[in-house]
Amino acid sequence: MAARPELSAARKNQILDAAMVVFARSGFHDARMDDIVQESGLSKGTLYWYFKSKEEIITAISQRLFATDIKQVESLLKAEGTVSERLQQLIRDRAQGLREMSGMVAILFEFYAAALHQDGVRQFIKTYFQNFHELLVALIQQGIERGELRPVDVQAAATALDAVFEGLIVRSLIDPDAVQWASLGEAAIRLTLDGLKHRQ
Amino acid sequence: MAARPELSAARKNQILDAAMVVFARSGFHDARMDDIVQESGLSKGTLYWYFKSKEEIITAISQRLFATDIKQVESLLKAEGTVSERLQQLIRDRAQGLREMSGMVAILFEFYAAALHQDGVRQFIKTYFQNFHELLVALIQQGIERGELRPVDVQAAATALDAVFEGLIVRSLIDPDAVQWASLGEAAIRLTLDGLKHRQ
Amino acid sequence: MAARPELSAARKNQILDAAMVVFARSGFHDARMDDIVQESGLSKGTLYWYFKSKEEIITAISQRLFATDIKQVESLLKAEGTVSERLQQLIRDRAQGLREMSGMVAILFEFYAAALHQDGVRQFIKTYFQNFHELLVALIQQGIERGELRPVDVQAAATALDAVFEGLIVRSLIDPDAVQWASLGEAAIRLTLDGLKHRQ
Amino acid sequence: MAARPELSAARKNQILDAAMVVFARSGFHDARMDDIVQESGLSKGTLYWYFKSKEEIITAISQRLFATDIKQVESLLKAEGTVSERLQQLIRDRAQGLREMSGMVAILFEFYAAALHQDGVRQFIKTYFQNFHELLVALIQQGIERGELRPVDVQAAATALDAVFEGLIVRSLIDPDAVQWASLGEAAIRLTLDGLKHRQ
DNA sequence: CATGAATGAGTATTCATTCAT
DNA sequence: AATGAATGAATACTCATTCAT
Repeated sequence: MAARPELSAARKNQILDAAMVVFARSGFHDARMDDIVQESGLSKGTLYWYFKSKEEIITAISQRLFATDIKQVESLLKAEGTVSERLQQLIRDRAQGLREMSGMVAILFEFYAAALHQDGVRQFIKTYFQNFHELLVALIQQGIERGELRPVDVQAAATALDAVFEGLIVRSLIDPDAVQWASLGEAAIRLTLDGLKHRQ
Repeated sequence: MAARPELSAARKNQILDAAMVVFARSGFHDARMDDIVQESGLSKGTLYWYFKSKEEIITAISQRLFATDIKQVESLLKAEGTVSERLQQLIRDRAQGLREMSGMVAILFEFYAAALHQDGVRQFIKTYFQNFHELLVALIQQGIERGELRPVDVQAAATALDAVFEGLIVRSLIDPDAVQWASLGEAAIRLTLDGLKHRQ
Repeated sequence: MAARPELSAARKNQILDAAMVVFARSGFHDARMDDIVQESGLSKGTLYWYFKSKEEIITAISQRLFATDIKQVESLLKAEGTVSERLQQLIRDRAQGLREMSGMVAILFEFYAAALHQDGVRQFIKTYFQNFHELLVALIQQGIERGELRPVDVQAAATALDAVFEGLIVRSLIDPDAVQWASLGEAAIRLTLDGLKHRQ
Repeated sequence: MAARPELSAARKNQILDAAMVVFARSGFHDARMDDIVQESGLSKGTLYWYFKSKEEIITAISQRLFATDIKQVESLLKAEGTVSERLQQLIRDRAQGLREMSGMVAILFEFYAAALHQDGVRQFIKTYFQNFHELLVALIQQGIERGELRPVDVQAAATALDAVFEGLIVRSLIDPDAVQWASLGEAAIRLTLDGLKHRQ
């Protein structure tokens, strides 16, 4: 299709970058296409040349935002250290990712809400959740095999860890003071991990 | 103010009921006032007689939706049985509440997203979270005092339980198959509770 | 639906009148909805309250424009005079109707063109043609029965008269000088009628 | 101008062929330049290299479509057979031409409508009508001189024949079932011709 | 000659809100 | 209190045309 694929990809990213800034500032429906046009420095025609609707831009951003880094999965499974340590590292990495997304986190709910109406968006989020969940399953499985963790229901344990993390994001967005990631947040997760360890 | 206060309240509820149905179906943005008018069976003028804007309807719904039943708090604290049993009962009740809301759960994200823009909405949700959190704190505290639970960080433990529950809701909305409340969901919560118990 | 049907009908006519003026001036697609709004003296919202699209306005106008006056049919069949005289009178009336439509005639082709894409428009025009054709058939039939006309193929004769008239409109629109209705036009029609008369 | 004139002409025809297909399908207004680009298999730049606007394409098509074959005129005037026979042959040829245009006939109305706004288009159609009319005039004149036809008003007679044919096209486009060219159509024309013959 | 990315003025349509009755 | 007609600012999207390569 595109004569110059790199340029085409660059333009798309240029538009998505601008859109993310605008969406973070105004939310999905208060953001006007003209705002994205202005922020991107391109023309309206160009914007529509690359994306045929506002919805398509939202879907594309959700794809980029929830693209899972599969590499991370494999490396963590083979990394050194106890499973518990690596789980905590994973959580810390993810929290760091959230911090880097900065303003974007604010529109996380917009994506969640959009997912209920736009199948494309739902798929990307769903896949993201599933990948993260599978990583947790594998890690916990490893911990059990190594005798580091109790022989709990692996699926349930992964779901619990999963949920704690997601739930903390929800609460911190609604009530930022309630969750100090560095203290209360990590403590909550550690506590959940503790429950998986052997009692003695 | 109103000549017939009960009628007035009835009309308001009639409107809010209709609005919830429409919002759950279409989301806040795509829902038109005319949709609510039609769903309610009232006229547009009447709708605006009771609520002066769309935003006010959203706020009113969030108030109704997140109104905490304080009674439940006190009764649970004084109820019989182990703390663990009562916590599980609390979770079961809340899950039941969600089930009763059925299709309405879908608008949860809309409210979370709206909370970032509308202070009224945020306040109701925040208070809801805080009340629930405080109840958990009190219960866990009781468990520790009775020697039933380990002397963990009460705030962190409550936050963890809190978060698990909220996280499960998020996941179940995006990927309904991933969380079977009756099995995996409850297992995840039980596991988290287990972590709080004495090891022996 | 409408609380005040007369008012509703009045408003619709007000809009259609304005639309006809604008369409005659600019043609269908050069006419902007704003032009119709301005010409009508109403607001844009009101215009869309009564017609949900530009296309619907076009269809409504075509309905009004091609509404056949059935009364005329019956009266002509029972009127006095020779069939030939009455046919010529019919033609004269119709030509007069065209003159009264004045500017509207210019957009006749727009309707014909629209008919190929909008079924509503096509139906109204088709019905108009059919009604006119049936009247001609009845008149010619009468002429034959009275021995005034030759026993020709009635359908073919009506079609011929029909077509002459329609063809004259086409030519006069493209080349106004070519068809002087009062002279050449009527002469052409008289000639066609002559062909139906008895030779001797 | 062009390095290879034949190629240039070929490209132009390629574009005009594509444009006719698109115009017949969608009408002038709904047809987009991109549609013509796609149908032609060329690029947009190339299309604009040969025609500098959509209007110019429309005008060029009308020129091609309404170009009269002057040869036909002369040959028919010198051909053998009665005038009546030759007239009927002319009509049959023209009807055959229409059949060959098949789906293209639909754009006739678009051109008629366009003629009211674009002088270029009007001229081509007008000339076409005039040429055809003059041929009819000459033929009828010949018929009268040879004593084959009555000494009718030649202009009026030609106009009548002209109009019948044009009118039949109009009706057949709006209501294809109403005009079966092979039967009703030709009958109508024959009837008109009959009217020109001597009574005896 | 050919390409297709880039432009931006132009426009139909929507929908929250108001208000005369 | 109730009705539904009226309002108009706001906005996503289109598409003929241009131009750098």
